[in-house]
Amino acid sequence: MALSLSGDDEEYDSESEQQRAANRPKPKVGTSAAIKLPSNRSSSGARRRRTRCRKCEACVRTECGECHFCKDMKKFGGPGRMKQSCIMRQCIAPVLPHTAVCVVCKEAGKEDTLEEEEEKFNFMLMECSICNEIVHPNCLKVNDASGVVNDELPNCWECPKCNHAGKSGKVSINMGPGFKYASNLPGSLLREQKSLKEEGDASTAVKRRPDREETPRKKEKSDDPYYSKLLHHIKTEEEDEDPYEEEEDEEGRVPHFRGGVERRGRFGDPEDEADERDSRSSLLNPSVKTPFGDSDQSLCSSPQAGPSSEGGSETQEKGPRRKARRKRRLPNRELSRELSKALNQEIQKTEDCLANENRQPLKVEPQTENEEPQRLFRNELGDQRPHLKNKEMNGTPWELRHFYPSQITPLGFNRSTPTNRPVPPHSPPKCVQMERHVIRPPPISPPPDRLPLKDGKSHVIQREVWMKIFGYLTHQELCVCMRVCKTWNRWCCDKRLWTMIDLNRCTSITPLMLSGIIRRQPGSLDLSWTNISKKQLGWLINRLPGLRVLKLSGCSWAAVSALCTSSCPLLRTLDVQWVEGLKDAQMRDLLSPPTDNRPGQLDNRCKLRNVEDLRLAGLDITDASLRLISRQMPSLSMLDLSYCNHINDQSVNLLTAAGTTTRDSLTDINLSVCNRVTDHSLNFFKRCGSICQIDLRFCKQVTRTACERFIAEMSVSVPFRLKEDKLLQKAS
DNA sequence: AATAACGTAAAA
DNA sequence: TTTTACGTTATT
Repeated sequence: MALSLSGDDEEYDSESEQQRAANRPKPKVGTSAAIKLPSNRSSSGARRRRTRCRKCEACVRTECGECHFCKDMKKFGGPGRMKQSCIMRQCIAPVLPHTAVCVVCKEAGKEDTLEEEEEKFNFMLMECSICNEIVHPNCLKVNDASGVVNDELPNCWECPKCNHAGKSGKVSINMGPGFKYASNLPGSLLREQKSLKEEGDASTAVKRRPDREETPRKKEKSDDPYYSKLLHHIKTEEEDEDPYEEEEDEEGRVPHFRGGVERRGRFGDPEDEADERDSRSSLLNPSVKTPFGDSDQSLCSSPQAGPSSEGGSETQEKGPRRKARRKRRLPNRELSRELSKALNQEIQKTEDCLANENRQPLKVEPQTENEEPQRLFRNELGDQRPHLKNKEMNGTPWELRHFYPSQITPLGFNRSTPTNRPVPPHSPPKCVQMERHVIRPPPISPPPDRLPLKDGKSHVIQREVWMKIFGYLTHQELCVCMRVCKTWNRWCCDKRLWTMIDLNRCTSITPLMLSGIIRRQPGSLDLSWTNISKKQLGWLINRLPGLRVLKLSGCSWAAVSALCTSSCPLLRTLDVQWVEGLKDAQMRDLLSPPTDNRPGQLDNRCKLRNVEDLRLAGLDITDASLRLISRQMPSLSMLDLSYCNHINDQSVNLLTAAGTTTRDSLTDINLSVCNRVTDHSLNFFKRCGSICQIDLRFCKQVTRTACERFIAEMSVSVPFRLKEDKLLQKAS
């Protein structure tokens, strides 16, 4: 009775597999794993498997049904052999299981029983990323509990023992706690990382020597004596208000956010521009923002959810860790820093180059001696002159070279525990190794409520008050603030401050920028006229579940096609004007439902079905696309077809035909410079129930007389006026 | 090196 | 108990 008849086996479609499942005398080499001690773990216990937090944006998402792992699942018609979670649902902050207990007292986490934030830390379970022991810090009886808390993973630290012993996380190069071995991911990312390895090595190696002279102090820091001095410094001075804190690095390097084109108003009152109304509405009305019921999350500063509060897993609540010295001691920091520095120098060059062209560079003083000056922030408003496109400034596809360096993957640091502290300047492989495993966006624990001061007290002003102040700053200024101290760094990353990120015309989208974007979780993202690659875009979209506005004008179809495979159901505004190579066939790919839906797949609808504002200016699309649009986008309200030379009266007819949803949903249509559109189109618009604006400016075949006639005829029911020549607007 | 498969921990 | 999916090992 047999094992072989067990329900599971019938699912295996190949006989040989059934066979093996039945007899299972084990394949060959040592078998599975989790419970077993890997042979290389000499001194420590088995690591506790982590489990999803159930709260983060990823956890609350539903399976996409489209990814590699979903397709494997039985529920989606697959064989179920891979047993991996949906790519869209990779937990951001995996927690210790409920059953985890303190190795000393054998009890679970007890932080819930405490009021005092400071005390909570001592009673929560902490897992050491080196020895894997799980303890209550309070049970350690070590006076100077100098564990090093890892902010990026709940309940994770380097315990005082390991920390003091100076242990390097050598056992866990591949296995930081809670991190899934991403090697199961089908390829692309890993492949990019490979190129990073190759190219990155070269570039860092090349750059390093000059750097040594230019920034000797920085170099020092990677040497052991300095490092331990720094460590000591941090430990004795309490807390993290050290501008030198390594955490800042990442942000010091994300000045590319042009951000402040406009000055933003304070919270809840952003003076956004008209086309940013989506971000505004989501800010004002967070409950609308996502279908996940995450209103508190969207208000919460951290882009990702905090850790679970269930069981012993509560960690990152309200910075109770002040007592425990915290400092990220992350492996390969120096390396990453080097890499990123090299990277940024390249970028700098590129941008300086461009600066001479048409923009005013705004240099910002370096905040620390090891930082290069911040790069320019560009303040020009985004016009859309294609000639500014500068896709390959230095002839190198950055996105391929550096797709995934360490900075983009802070989790990578955790995934592999801190390794040999003084990283030899010429051993980047470890860095690369780590990166292989990173697949999640960086989790950000809730930031402290007040600014800790050196005397151990807190600044009187609460975070929320600071936030109001930050609300008046431009993105550029925020980037500067982020370099002040760790706490400000956190605060300034609050997604309320970054509802709209504008990288329009940024010539090179670097991994650092991607990482910065993810951390800020913008509702609106402008990547127009950038050289973003398909993989970058896909990666980004998958990690921006709350994205409502996406601007990709002037990008290549190669990049934009990432939208075909990524699902962004919340997207309200899509701008793909002037996208090279975007024609009817591509439009079809963009709008059609996922091609290989399995039986049982629920979502058969258009991936962009919720788009309300679609900008297609300058595309060579014809009626075929419009037919699709009128069928697939029931909420379409604003449609920009300006400069579309193939659009004609028949196209308008299609959009406004009986039975289409666009007929009633359209409020605003732009047909300016569509030379095939004639007076006749105006008749079609009469049947649109909600139409408020029709832009026919510069349409050679549209006459003013016809516009006036339209107004006269409509005046019976809806008063219209001519705002400009051939620009019809509903008189309100 | 990349990907598939697997055993079984953890949760439901 | 069943389901999910982590973290490893096996295979390509």
